[in-house]
Amino acid sequence: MKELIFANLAKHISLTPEEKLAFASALEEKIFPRKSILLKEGRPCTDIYFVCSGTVRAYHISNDGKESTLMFAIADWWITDMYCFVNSMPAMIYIEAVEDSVVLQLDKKLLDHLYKVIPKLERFFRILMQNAYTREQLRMIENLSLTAEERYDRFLHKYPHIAAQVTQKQIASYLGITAEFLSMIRARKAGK
Amino acid sequence: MKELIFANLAKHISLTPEEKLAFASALEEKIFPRKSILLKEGRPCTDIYFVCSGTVRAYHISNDGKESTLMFAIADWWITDMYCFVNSMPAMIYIEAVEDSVVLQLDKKLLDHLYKVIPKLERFFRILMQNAYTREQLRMIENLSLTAEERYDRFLHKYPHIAAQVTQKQIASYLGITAEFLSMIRARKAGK
DNA sequence: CGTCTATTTGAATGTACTCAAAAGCGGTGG
DNA sequence: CCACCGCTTTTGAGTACATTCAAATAGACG
Repeated sequence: MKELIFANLAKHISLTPEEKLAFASALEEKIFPRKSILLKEGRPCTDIYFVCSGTVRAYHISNDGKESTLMFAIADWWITDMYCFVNSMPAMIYIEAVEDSVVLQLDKKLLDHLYKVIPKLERFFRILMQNAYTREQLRMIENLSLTAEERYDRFLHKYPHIAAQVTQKQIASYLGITAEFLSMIRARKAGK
Repeated sequence: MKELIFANLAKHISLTPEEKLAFASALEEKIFPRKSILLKEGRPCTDIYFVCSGTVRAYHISNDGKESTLMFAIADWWITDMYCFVNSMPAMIYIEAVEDSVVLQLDKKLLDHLYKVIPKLERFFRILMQNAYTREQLRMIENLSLTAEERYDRFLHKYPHIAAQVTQKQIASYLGITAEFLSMIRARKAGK
């Protein structure tokens, strides 16, 4: 089950067998059934999650009850409430399993320790954060400059495997529109 | 002039005098007068910029000519087209000086070399990327869940020094609204 | 002083939302 | 296996938020 995460690490750094052992010992494997909650708003955000299988969704609920999906994660993706994780704060968002999912959970204190014993991990997470940042930046450009329909098209094109696993309502909340409006967009496209 | 950047580095790592020397030798100080361009769309994005003084703005121009401001940077901030910088690609965005600005420019090849001779820099940029990522994530939540007026209020509250230096048109393009609509929001608020 | 751009104002328009109701779909228990 | 329940998706009417276009005013710069 841990081959996937080592392959993920190997994309940017190479670890010795001892380092792999040290890293693996910090991981906790967990199974989350469909619709179960990995992280609840208000709870301490102590862990970062690596998805081995399944689909996971991070979302925020605003004062007026509106859901906004921040990201989806499928196999080989990392996910957490990064802001609250790095600042050891209570979570501002929810993370839920969209379908039955297996994740490897890594505690912040253990990670901070791992940074010391395996300095190469700084490089790994530097690149991981870099990618996360640039992904968000591209998404921001799209949100600022494209219409809802164009954003939907790009989402389908960029994340076909995610689109296949999540509901339209969840896609709508990722795009920043209502489920009703997404439905209208789809009807319009189908008519063409 | 380089005290500011060393103070910036010192927020997360401590460098020996030799390391400081090595780092400093990779920096190139440049003065950009108001309205001059640091980086042009289509040009290779070879450098990351640390702002010593002044105000700098990164923006994207979409197919239909609409400007979207991605970020502002004032003294003590880092800025570049991160996606194109890390992938050594032609820039997708423009970076311009909003007012006369002094920056320290750091070339990607030199930075990649510095990572090798000063591994601590991995940690520094890991934290820098982490902060950039979480900032974008918070902005995304706000863009998805708040009205234009609420976003404007938060912008003024969060970045008063930036708001004082840039035009309303530029703020509008950061918020994802037109200058006309921002003007209307301001008129409405003034009336209260 | 004149020019250029930013800002304001207003009217008409469009994009996306709200509310409501019906239809579809999946899961669960009898 | 079927019937029911709850949630998602669709559809439509009315509405609100934000844009476009145009024109007037105000500011900034050379």
